[in-house]
Amino acid sequence: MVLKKPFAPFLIEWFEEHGRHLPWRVEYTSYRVWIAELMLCQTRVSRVIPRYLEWMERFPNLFSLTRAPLEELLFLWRGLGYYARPHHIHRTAHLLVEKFQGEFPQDYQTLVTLPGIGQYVAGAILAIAYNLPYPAIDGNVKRVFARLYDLSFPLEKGKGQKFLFRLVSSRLLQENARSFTQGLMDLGAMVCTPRQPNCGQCPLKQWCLACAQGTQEYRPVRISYNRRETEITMFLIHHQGMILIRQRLKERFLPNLWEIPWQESGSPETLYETVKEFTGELTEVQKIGEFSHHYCNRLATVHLYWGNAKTIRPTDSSPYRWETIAALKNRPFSSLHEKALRMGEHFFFSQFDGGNRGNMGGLSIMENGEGQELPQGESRAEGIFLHFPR
DNA sequence: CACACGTGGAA
DNA sequence: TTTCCAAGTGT
Repeated sequence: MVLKKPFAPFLIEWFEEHGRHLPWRVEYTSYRVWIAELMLCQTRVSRVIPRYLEWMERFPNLFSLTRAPLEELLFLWRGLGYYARPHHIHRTAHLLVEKFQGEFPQDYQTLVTLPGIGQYVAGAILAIAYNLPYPAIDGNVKRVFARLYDLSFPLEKGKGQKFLFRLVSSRLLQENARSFTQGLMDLGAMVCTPRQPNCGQCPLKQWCLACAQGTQEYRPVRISYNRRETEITMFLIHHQGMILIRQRLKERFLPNLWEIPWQESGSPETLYETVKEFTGELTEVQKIGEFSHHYCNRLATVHLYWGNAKTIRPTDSSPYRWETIAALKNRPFSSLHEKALRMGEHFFFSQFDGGNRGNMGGLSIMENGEGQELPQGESRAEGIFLHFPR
């Protein structure tokens, strides 16, 4: 059997010439690598880039994070999904400052004890930030190795995972783990892509068993996944330019994010039962729209209702708030709820000018709402159209 | 170990 | 349209 020379030097050379220029590759500090890796968990590079730049502007270092309230991290995280991540960042930031002299430990075992840092991120921090020879196995690395060695078993489960970890470890050099690791990722992202890999351009072609066998498209072996469908009912309850919102607890799903009242597969009536202590009778209850939203492995059909509250009750010492529509923009919502809010906002403003909000800037146009024209043929004796915040 | 956790873009 | 998925982690 012919032993091939190590491919690592060729990968590194390829990376240093063809690798992507990314914001987190400008300077390799542990802080910058850490934030990038957390943002990149299950999230595309193209989506992360602008959010990463924003983040670095607002939180340039560890100490800026520990001074900020969690809610501000959540706000910068809007729409990115997997909202446990900003929680983990916040907790880890405090742990680092309080117990680790404000710097990351440079050993794997300690790193993985920190919130949000698992096997992959720990490896990435060691390899990319500190240039130490540890494997960082993400989806790209998995795919590249599955093809290089034509691995015909799944790499997600424990056994395959362990095998892959040893395999990657055995191919690491002591030198330049940073370029080796990022080279694997860029190769996976740019050449050894999930579909139609560009093997003609691959610097590792002569090492690749799958390419030799023609099995690239079947590597790595994929695990099937199925999607459930679900119905969601949401309620936008309005009173004088304000909407009833509430903050979620620190739970598994959308922890600490704000939302409008909603529930799975309920009616507006049952939903109203849960919030009636904060609002009196509703008028003009109507369905104002429907949209679909997929999250995790679920496809949700969302039914959005609107109701005008004749009177409201205090929300003291509860997670509920009455908030002006303009001020909603300052709170962190998930995309699921942002969609509903956009639809509700559109409905609300379309009552005045057919949907063209122009440059009203929130509610300013309504300071003198009594003079507004009302749509023809509708009874608007009470409800939103005759009462506005001053 | 299996499953939950978000989202929006690509084919 | 539907399916798949993208620099995984926590429980």
